[in-house]
This record gives sequence, structure tokens and C-alpha cells, in this order.
Amino acid sequence: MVDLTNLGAPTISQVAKAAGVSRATVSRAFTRPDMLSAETVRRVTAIAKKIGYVPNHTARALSTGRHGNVALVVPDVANPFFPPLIRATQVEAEKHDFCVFLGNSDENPEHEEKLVSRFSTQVEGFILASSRLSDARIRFQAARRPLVLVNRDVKGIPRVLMDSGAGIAEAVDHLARLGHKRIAYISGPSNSWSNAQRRAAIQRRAKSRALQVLLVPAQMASFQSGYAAAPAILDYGATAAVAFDDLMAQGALAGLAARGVAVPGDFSVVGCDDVLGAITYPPLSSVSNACSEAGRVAVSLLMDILKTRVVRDVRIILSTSLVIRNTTTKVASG
Amino acid sequence: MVDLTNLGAPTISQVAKAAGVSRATVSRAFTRPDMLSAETVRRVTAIAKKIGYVPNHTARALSTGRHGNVALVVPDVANPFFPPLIRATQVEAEKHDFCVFLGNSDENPEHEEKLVSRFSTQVEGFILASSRLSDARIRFQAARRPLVLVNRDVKGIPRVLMDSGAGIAEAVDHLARLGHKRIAYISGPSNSWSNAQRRAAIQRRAKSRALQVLLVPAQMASFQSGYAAAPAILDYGATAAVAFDDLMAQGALAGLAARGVAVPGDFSVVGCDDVLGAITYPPLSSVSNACSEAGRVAVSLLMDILKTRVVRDVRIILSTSLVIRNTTTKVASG
DNA sequence: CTGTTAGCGCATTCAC
DNA sequence: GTGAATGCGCTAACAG
Repeated sequence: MVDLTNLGAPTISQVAKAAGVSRATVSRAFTRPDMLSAETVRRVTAIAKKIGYVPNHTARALSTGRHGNVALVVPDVANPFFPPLIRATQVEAEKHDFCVFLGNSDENPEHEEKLVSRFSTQVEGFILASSRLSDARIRFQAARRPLVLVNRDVKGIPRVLMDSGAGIAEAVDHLARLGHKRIAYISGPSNSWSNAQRRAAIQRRAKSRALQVLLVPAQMASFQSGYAAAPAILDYGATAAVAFDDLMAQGALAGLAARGVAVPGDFSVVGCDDVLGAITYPPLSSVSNACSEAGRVAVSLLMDILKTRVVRDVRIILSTSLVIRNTTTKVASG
Repeated sequence: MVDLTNLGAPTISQVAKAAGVSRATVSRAFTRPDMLSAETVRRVTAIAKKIGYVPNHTARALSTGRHGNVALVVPDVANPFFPPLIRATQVEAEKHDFCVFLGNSDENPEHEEKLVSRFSTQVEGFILASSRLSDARIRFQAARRPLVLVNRDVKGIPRVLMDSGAGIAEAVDHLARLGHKRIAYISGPSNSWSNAQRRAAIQRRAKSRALQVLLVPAQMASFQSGYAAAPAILDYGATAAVAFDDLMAQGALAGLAARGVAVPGDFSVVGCDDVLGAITYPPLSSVSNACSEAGRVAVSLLMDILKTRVVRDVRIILSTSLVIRNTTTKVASG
């Protein structure tokens, strides 16, 4: 049973007194050491350290308007797609000496906007990953605070997009070469930009390679949805499937196995995002994305806006490619 | 190309002027409406809404010392163990109208402490999950700010522990019943509390059931480490293995398969944490944990400290149990 | 180079 | 019930 009454951290004034200088000097020792004599800086910081003084971020923020925080909002932390992005954002932000608030919108637009409002007074900018907000709401928020989008394409708002197109096309080519004639696309969330893009890419390429493609709809990007897609795919007579993401691909793998279909023996599966590929057996062929890079780029875009105070209509495309592992082989003869 | 010069949000003064009241009244309308006449509150809030006024979190924090933020630090966001914990923390914090900072320590004690210092001036409390800090450093930090531990047992610091013991014992019993005589434990990080606890539980139970157990060391809890453990396990002549976590179990699965050992045909595998079990094929038997609950409990513990200003030596144990799926069967006869 | 003076936006004593 | 004053801890002109 410990008393917590004395939680007051040492302030700038205490350091100033102990060092026999003014508070401004202490402040400068931490923010503009170049304005002080080396000796003064040394002495002040030494005393600060001894006392255990740490600049108070809140006070600094109130005074400068800069909090040194950014907010990252994702639809679902638990979706394996996001952790690498979260981590990269975190690491990159730290390089710029920024902290990151994390928000989980639960795929819910209202909730997402509530989070944004809640964060807005304590961050200098936002990164919205796979935002579920409407274009209008995104524009509205972007007018209030610097805002960068990941995997969401709104004109005028800085955005970094992972172009699955290239990787998807590769995947279709790969399947065509292996002799597959009928393939399926296991869709992701209908309001997802990535899904629209992937679906379009697969249809386009399938057409040019004269492949038949079945579109299997799904509500959510979950293992369950992938599992549930198996029957429709088999009924259609497809011999290969591309899933919206690795999670669904895993689900499909399980759904197929449950119906006695061997992968890659009888059927080929390709995932997307390449977040699970290396940790499953058999290792999943997948269209790699650039999640970490997206996080890094998004942060630097944001930092750039913060620095220049100007937001440009940038649209950065990160390319993808197919990673061939063991879930894709030649179509079973017969 | 948009100019961002006018980012200044409306302040309490503007509302006061527009409403023809003092700033104190506006402040009260938001924090202590009971002190004002209903009519005044109505009028002030109406005007505030019209102007688009939102109380400035930073200024409020500086004035009151309460920021309404908590920090959550985990060793590795990408480890599937943590996302459910992160999400639960987030959700629970939100219920109390708190925002959460997320920190990723990269399993590095120095980095972890750096994060803590960096956050310390803008949060009211910390939740450290699977902290890599020394007991001494944890105590030091806990003396400065309210601090709750998850899966780390330091006397005097409020902590919530997932007792894998019960589930591990179940797993050993289960394997013993299936006829296994020699089993292996694929260790996790040596400085992990959970690992120590799991290893101890398995040794204890194995002894009482007269099973031989091989301890396979590992540096990190990764797929690779699990994969690399396979040869040693096979050489030892074990017919089953329990892994420190699901990720390593997956790795072991792959490592075994690569050497032509079928699971569950020739060998049984049990994971821990049950985060991957339902999304793999074959579905992994695993010792379930209570990550989400841990997150919830940790937050409420923290809120309790914040409210009462008193920290008690609480030690909450969350139990676990074995979830039997398809990677465990009778020992191959012969 | 360093000290002095003024706020940043808000909550909170006191008075009235 | 409401207003006037004060300070949270710090940075940013402005002097010297």
C-alpha cells in the first residue's frame, strides 16, 4: 500500500534555481543548445539529470502548439496485415521524436471518426490506414489537421497506396502458366479500396489470358469467410483461387482440406499481403505488400506536411510482387 | 496545395464572448454543469457547438494534471499474442474515456525504458506487457507513475498474470494419456516470466507422470526458432512437443514436416496462447490464454489506482486451459 | 550569450 | 449562480 501523493515531477524552475540560471536558459539547454555556451549547456543538463528533470511535454505543447504526437488509426489491430504497419509507423515516428497514439476503429466509420475527434486535440497529424470513413468526412478531417491516408485513394489528400495490381497480375500469369483455366477470387470487404483494386486487377488479367474467374463475395476479411468460400469455388469447378488476403487464404486452405481437397496436389491457392506465408505449412504463395514501407512513407509524408505547413496532392504507389511458395502447382491432369 | 496556416481551433474565450459570459462559465458548462443554471449550460453548449469549440485536451491536462491517456508498452506488436491484448486495452480504456499510447520495445530493455520516459509526461499511467525491464527499473518507474504489469511478477506492483500452469498441466496429462513417454519443451525467451513459468509447469507435471522431458533452448519466440528445434527433438526420440507459443509451434510443425515427420500421424504438437490455433491446418492444439481479459483487467486496475490514488499489492491470476484440436493424437505404435 | 516579460487554453480558488 | 484573478510548465519575443 503505497501513497502516490507526491507525483509531481521536477520542473524547469527547480533546475533553474539549482543551476543558478533563468528558466529560459534551462529551456534553451534542451531545445536550442546552440544558443548557449557549451559550458552552460553541460552544467544545466548535468543538474537536470541529477534532479531527474524531464521536459514536460504537455506544457511544451500548450506553449508551442506542437505536441510531438501523431495518431494512427487502423480498422483492426488483430488483422495480421496491420502489425507490421503499426510497428513501422512507430519506429519511423520515433526517429522524428514523435509518439504515436493507436486507434482501433473496429471497421466502424462512426467509431473511427469518434477516435479522430478524441485524438485531435493532442496530435499534430493523423495516419488513417484503410479508413472506413467517407470521402467527405476524410476531407473534412483533413482540413482540420494534417492527414495521410494508407490504402485509401482520396484526391487531394496525401496517400500511400499498395498497388496489388502488379502482384495480382503476376499471380494470374503464374496460374495460367501452370495450366489453370478456371480460377476464383475470394473477395474482401466490399467497402475496401484494396479489395476493389485487387478484384479489378484479377478480372483484367484473367480476361487477357482467357481465364474464367468466379467472384466469391464475403462480408469480412476473416478466416471463417475464407473457409466458407470453399464449396462455391469447388462447385464452380475452379482449380485455383486467389484470396483477398492471407487470412482468407488460410481459411480457404482449411475449407478445402475439410472437403478432402489437397493443396497443392488438387488445388492451388494464392494469398495476398504475405503476412502469414512464411509461418504456415505448406508455406503460402502470396502477393507481397509493402506494409512496413507504407508505414515509413506515411510518417515521412506527414512529417513533411508538418514541416512545410503545406499539403500537396501526393499519391505514392508502392508496388507488389508475387512470392511463390508451396501452395501453387500445375493443374491436376484430368 | 492547401495552406494550413489557420489551424487554430476556437478557444474558450471566443465561446465566452459569443455567449456573453465569462470564461469560467464556459469552462464549468463542460466540466461542472451542475454548478450552473440549466439555461446557461444550454446556451453555452449550443454556442460552443455552433462555433465548433472542443475543449483543448492539452491545456486541460496542464491545468489539472490529468491527461486522460494511458500508455501500453509491448515487446513486439507483430507477435500474435499481443494484438488481442492491445485491442482489449484500447476498448476498455475508451470506456473510461482514456486514449492509449502504444509503444513497441522490440524486446529491448533500454528501448522499453526510453519509451516509458518519453510517454511519462503525457500519460497518467502505464501498462507494461511482458516487460523486459529489470525488477529494479520497474519499481523505479512505478514509483513515479501508476503502473500495472501484465505477465510479469514483481512484488508490490499491481500485476495480472496468465497462469499457463493449469493449461500446461492439462497438456502434459493429455499427452501422457495418449501414450507419449518422451516429450520436448521448446523454450521461449530466457528473460520471459511466462517462459519460466511454463517450463516449470511442464517439468513438474512430467515428473509426476513419469515422462522424460527435453528442454530445447531458444533465443527468441519466432517461427524460425521453432523450425530449428525439430532436429534436436527428433534426435532425442521425443514423440510430442509443447512449444512456448503458437508461433514456435507453427515453426516446429514446419520443421518436422520438412524432415518428413507427419503431424499428428507421427508426432504431436501443442502450442501456447491459442492465437493461431484456429487459423491453421491442421488446427493446432494449444493452451489458451486470456489476453483480452488481461487487457481489460489491467486497465481497470490502473483506473482504480488513478481513482483511489493508492496502489495495492494486487496479483490477479487468469487461468488457462488446453484446447484440443488436431495436432495431438496417440503415439505411433512402435 | 543570457535574463525578463508575456502568454499558450484551461480549471480553479476566491469573492460577489 | 457567476465573474475576476491566479497558476499549471514551458517557449518565444524582446532586451541587454
